[in-house]
Amino acid sequence: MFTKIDMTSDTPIYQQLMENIIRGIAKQELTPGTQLPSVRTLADELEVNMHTVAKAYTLLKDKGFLSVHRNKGAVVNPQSKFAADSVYLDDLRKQLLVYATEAACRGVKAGEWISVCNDAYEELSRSSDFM
Amino acid sequence: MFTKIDMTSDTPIYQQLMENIIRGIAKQELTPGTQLPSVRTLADELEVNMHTVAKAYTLLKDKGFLSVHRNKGAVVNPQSKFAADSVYLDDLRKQLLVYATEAACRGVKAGEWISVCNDAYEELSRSSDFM
DNA sequence: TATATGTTATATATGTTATATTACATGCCA
DNA sequence: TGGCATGTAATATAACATATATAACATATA
Repeated sequence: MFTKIDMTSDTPIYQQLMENIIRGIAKQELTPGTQLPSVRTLADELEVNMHTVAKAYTLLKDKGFLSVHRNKGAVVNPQSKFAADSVYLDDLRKQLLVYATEAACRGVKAGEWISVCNDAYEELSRSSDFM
Repeated sequence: MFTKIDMTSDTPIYQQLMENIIRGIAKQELTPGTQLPSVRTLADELEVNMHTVAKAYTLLKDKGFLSVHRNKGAVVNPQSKFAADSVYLDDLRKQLLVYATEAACRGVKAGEWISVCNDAYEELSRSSDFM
């Protein structure tokens, strides 16, 4: 169900897991109402600790992507729960500024920057039915 | 000379320092040949440890931004030393994909994504003589 | 030679990440 | 009701990252 975890990566396991689930939602492989495996089940499947999965679920709940219920597990929220707002967009812009700065510093002009950003966005839809 | 370090930030000091120096180069406040303060001097100025500054300098050296000489300190490289290559651009696109995925997931359409990316790039030039 | 510099090494402290184990609270269902 | 699966919480341990402190070493330059 989920892409594998790269145990050799610098990126923490719980973050990789978050990214995988967000990608699943973006690709509409995980639709609102979809029930995710329990923390114990997914932990067994991925061969990681229960708390590592629980941490990812909790953070995704805080971000609005999931609702977590005792005895029912984690469920994907309707998009209205995590639709982009101005706070998110401001934060996103601030993150991107760090990358834009280094890119400009390395001689990447505005057009090429936009081209790379465009490629990144379009890479989502490749090999999936998203959008 | 350098913007202050936010000691309460989640971002490690050495990373903030790297971002500050890269921003300085991007804004052409730090031009090729510019000599940076010695690790001990800058550490005193910022009230951080010598090794924290040394780590930032070493990583910036590895990225091609600085040359570090015994007895002469750190010097800003000519842009040819850190001009964007395909390896860098591939890595950048991979990083941006993570942000693009979450944005799309939150309902940000291609046009709005590009708009935010554009804003981030343009924010560089504001309040500076860059470009 | 004396000095300033980057570099290396060691030790300590704190926070993060991850695992392991145990226990508790809750809702479901046979 | 009683059992079960679930999320949650607490504690302990280990490894690693971050940051500081101190000291010593190597080297280029005045």
